Amino acid sequence: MKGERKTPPAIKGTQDILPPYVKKWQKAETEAKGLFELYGYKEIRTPVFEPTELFQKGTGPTSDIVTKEMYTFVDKGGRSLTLRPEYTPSVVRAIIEHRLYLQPEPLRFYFIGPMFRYDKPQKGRYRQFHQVNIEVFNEKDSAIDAEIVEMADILLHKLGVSDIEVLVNSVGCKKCRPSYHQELKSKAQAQKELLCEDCQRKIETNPLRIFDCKKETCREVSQEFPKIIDFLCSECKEHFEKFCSYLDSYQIPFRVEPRLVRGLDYYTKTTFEIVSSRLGSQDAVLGGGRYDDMMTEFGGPDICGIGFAMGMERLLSVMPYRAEKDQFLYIVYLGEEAKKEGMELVRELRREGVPCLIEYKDKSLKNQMSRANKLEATWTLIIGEEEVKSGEYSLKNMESGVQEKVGREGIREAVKGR
RNA sequence: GUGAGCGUAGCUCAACUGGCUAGAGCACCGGACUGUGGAUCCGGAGGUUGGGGGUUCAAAACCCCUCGCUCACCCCA
Repeated sequence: MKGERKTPPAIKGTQDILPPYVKKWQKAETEAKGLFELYGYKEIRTPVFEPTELFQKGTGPTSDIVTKEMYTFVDKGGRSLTLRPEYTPSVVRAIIEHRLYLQPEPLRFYFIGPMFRYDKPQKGRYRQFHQVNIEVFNEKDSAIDAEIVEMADILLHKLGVSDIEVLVNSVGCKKCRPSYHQELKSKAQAQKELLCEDCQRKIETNPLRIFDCKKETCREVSQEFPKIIDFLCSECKEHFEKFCSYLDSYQIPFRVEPRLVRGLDYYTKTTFEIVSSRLGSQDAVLGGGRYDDMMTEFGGPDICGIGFAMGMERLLSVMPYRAEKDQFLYIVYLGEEAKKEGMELVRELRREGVPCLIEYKDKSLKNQMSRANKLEATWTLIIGEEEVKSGEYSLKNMESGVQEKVGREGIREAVKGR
């Protein structure tokens, strides 16, 4: 690799998205945007970097993201800034900053953009990755929880993603979680010897995460542990039951997964994931939940929130896609006079919205035709001396090989008739 | 951050147990064919074998270091 010595390569965990593949991104983005707009969501765009403090507070000072995965740097003014590792705190900040909560509720936003986490890359996990996010603020009713899951489900089906499963859970709230934690801790403590080293540590730091362990023995032991579902306060319990019943009425298959403990500490009540068996170890295409307390923790009004994030790279890796060929006209010519006529014509056609290209190398006609073929032109328009004189061009359909003489009007008809 | 596997031409891969000038297919460029693409034939270009060091008469191969990729752990989209 001669170039690699001179040119610094793309940095670890980032990637170039090259032209043929960009089409697939565009398809997914367009479908997502279209669907979100249909559900009343408005696009919002926030800066890629924010004060470090925003994520420390919003994402949680003890979370892995904040403690070891942030791209944090000091700018020339001495401020500590961080490339956003997730997007929810930014929206919450924007809502408070612009008093968006004074607008008619509920507020629905969507957003598409890059996120940054200093993680070790592997399948479905990159240092710069892209998320499609949606958030709804100021809607307590669990019907919105169901609507969001339904929208996500529809989106994935529209994009042809199969082999997916909807997982849901409730992680309770400030009122009911502490007592559950207590109970879980003491039960785990009692069986401590049976758990792996990691899980023994988790008993103190974050007992919920024991459910996540992939070791067979830990899974067996944790089966017997109390489930948060059984400890929900009446409000959370009702919320969750209604949520499930709404999903039923939407006829969306789902599985209650008590082990579903999302890694971000701010979640309350509903959490959910949509996983695909066709992904690797990182199998969540999309994940989210409710965060009823974040706004007040930022000093804003008491407004609840709920949303999900979908990983674009993960989505695209399980999304089927067949690129369609671009249709365009390729103009070839013989001689300077014909070239000028071609240049004029190509300009005219482009102004009318006809995609076309003109060859600039004055080589043999054969050579130019060969180029048109390699570029996969739909039609080739030949301008030679004869054509200049008569004003009738030779239009060749490159697939069928059929060639006909056409005037300027004839070009438009042929090209638009497709 | 921890662990494992892998780095040979743009791509897919060869090169025995350490032994000739590191090869082939596809792709690319040109010619056969200067007013007609795709097929065929002929030719050309393209490599410090990821990088550095070591062992050896001799290294793509063996050893050490390093970088990168891949997968898994942790965690997450």
